[in-house]
Amino acid sequence: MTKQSLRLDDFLPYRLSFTTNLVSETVASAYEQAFGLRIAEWRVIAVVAESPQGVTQQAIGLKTRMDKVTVSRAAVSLIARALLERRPHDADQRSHLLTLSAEGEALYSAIVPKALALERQIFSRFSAAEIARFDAMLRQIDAILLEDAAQAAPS
Amino acid sequence: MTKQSLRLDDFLPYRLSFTTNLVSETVASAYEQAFGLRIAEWRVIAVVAESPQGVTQQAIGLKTRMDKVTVSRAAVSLIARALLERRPHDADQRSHLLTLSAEGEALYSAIVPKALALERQIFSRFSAAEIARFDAMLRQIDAILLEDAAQAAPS
DNA sequence: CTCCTATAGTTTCATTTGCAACCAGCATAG
DNA sequence: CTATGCTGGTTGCAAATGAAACTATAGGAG
Repeated sequence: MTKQSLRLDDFLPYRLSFTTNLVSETVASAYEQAFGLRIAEWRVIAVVAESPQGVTQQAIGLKTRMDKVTVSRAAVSLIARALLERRPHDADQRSHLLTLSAEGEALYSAIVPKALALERQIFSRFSAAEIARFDAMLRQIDAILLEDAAQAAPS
Repeated sequence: MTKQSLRLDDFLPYRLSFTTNLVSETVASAYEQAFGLRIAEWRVIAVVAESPQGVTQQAIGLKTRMDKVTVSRAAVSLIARALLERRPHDADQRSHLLTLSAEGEALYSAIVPKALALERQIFSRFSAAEIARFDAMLRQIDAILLEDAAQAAPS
């Protein structure tokens, strides 16, 4: 049997993690500096902004795969800063619907162009087609892993 | 001015982070279960394995961008498990050279095929060419971000 | 030599994270 | 209606993380 070799550098899960850490550091520090937001907070804002009629925390957690504790804490902090509002959820008193306040909307509008600019900068060397291909691969990897997980725990 | 929109789902830094988390969870739990290793420990082993003549912790940190505290703790734990050995570094008494012990080598040989199998599984749907392209893009992103960082702090 | 500054690695401590227990409110079975 | 188990969200706690202080050695400059 031939000795198998593995350069950490060429090991894709490592490469992925390495690059993502770099990207995340960049993005996190940009949001932090410019808007005083952590990544989790920014994500909550983004998801809420996409659902003007309101979302529950549970839905946010499901969509982003963030821990419900993380979502809860982000929500608390955003509500304290009056960026987010909680409306009662008629159908279920345990839960609330989160919506952006006027300030929240304003902040969101201010972030979006910066976020898009940052994205463009990071991916500046690639064509739209390359980016689309990259994105598609990420989604397929998700699909593979989520399928496997579903099979592993067939509920 | 047209209202800019941003679906979190289509925001690449988010996609990247999402997928990487999924991959990292999978990989981390595989290593943990099969070998009782954390990611940082596995990385240290992998880097040391690539340098049979020994590496310093500093070099490991530089290469993997792991915090020196993380590297230190991983090293301590691996030495305690007799997977790693420290040899004096003749040129510099502050520092040591880390090498794999016989057990460390054995463990490494056991991990490599599993790691490669896991990698193949995660990327099963892609051709070699697609994977190469993906890897190349990750490296280019690194290059962009590391250049920017270097410019920002021209030391 | 003897300072002085810089670096390798460890330790300390404060912060962040996430699991698990918990506290409602819901929903179904009897 | 009421017992029983389930789910949304919060709280408590224990583990992981990383910045900053610290220790020991290096490597000049005078």
